[in-house]
Amino acid sequence: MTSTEEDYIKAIFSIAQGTANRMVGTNDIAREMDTSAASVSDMLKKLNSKELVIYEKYKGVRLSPNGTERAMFLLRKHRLWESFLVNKLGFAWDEVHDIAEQLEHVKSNELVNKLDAFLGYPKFDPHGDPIPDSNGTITLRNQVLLNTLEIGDEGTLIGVKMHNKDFLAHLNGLDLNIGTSIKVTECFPFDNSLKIMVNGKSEAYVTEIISKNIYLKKTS
Amino acid sequence: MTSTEEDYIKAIFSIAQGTANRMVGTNDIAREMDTSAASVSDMLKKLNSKELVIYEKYKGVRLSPNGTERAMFLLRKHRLWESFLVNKLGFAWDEVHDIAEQLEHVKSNELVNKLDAFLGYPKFDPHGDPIPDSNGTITLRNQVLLNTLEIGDEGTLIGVKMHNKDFLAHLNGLDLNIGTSIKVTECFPFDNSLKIMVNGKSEAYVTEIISKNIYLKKTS
DNA sequence: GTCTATTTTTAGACAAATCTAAAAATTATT
DNA sequence: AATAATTTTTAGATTTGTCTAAAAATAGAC
Ligand SMILES: [Mn+2]
Ligand SMILES: [Mn+2]
Ligand SMILES: [Mn+2]
Ligand SMILES: [Mn+2]
Repeated sequence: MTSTEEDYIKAIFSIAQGTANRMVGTNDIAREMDTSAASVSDMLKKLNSKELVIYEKYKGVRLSPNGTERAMFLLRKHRLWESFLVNKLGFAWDEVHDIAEQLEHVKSNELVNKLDAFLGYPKFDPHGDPIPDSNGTITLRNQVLLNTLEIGDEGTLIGVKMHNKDFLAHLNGLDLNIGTSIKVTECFPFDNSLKIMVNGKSEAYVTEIISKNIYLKKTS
Repeated sequence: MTSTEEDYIKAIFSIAQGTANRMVGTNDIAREMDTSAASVSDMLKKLNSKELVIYEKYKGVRLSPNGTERAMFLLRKHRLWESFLVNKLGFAWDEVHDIAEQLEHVKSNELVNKLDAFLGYPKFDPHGDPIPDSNGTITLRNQVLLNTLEIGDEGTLIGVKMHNKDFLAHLNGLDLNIGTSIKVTECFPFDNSLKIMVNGKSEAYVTEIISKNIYLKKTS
């Protein structure tokens, strides 16, 4: 598999996560990969012939078992590298995605497993996403979105749903990071914004777009 | 610069090291890169137009100042990654070249500098090759090839000239590694082989091809 | 110096990934 | 059901790096 094919497989997997039947459309992939629908059509034909996807013209595409396995392995690599960049090299969580996007394509199973061991077999990456182990299995957690909490509810920030740089940098500014404790102190139904207590110390206001993209582990 | 262009620049730099006027021939590059002379000709035209090399048809090619700078930066990245693989992940020195060959192409200056800091700003890689610092300057050492020593001379192994996997693995088998102390106890002029004392403990015989590719720092 | 051998370049083709523009199929609207 | 809007595919080019085969230039032998 080329790097490009790998990125397509990842995109299909990622988009499929949000659908019922795992079926993905050409335009969705084009949008996600920032390329033309024509290029996607070409690639889908190729991935189909390699049996990495099940693809029928005009109907849509989904990953084959083989393709899914590859996707999990790529997520494993991507997330292990992100963990390395943050935990060992001192990058911030909003700086690592593009670099991991390159590192994930380095070919060496030995490298992945040694990196995993070096990091102490982490189960979650710096954004709270689960890291598949060497068998491709992932650990699930009970997590709820911040916008589903009610006044008085408390929790610990354990992940984010949106991964874009601006969002993550904005959370930095609000002192909202993995491990931060959050208590909802007020709800404003008008615009669905919240007032929260951060780490029991400072107050902050978060808009709906924010609260819809923060995962918490409820503590009360 | 694409990864391919980068590898050409590295190859030209590497071959030029062994020449008087830094001038490199098309066939030498083709051999080093395991590709055809025709492909090399094409690429030289391209690198010339980008002013990374000075190239005259039929005459040969050499790196421009700009190209040399790029080559040093690539060596820096390659050698830092090799150091990481050996010192942090526990790879053996004969296992890291192909992986570093991929890692060196990851684009991020911040990554290189953070990796450098994480490793403690090493001056030499696992094969004893100097690592250019962030300014591109390298540390030189007094080193001599093992085959230039005479009976009774002693030294510490600080590097290798040949980098191929089989050679390095062979040295592993002889217990010859970076830091190993070596004393020449006998010379056989017939085939220029040597008998040596390794770490003051065990004896070993090394052929000329070996002794011509081991760098020592003389201790007496 | 001429002839030969070697090196190097060009010519022409190919595979991978991309693009734009146009055609075809599907879906939505009336 | 016919028409309009959207999605998706094809057609045809382009870029990058590669190849083989043939031509041109250089270097070596006599
Ligand atoms: Mn990627
Ligand atoms: Mn992540
Ligand atoms: Mn390389
Ligand atoms: Mn090295």
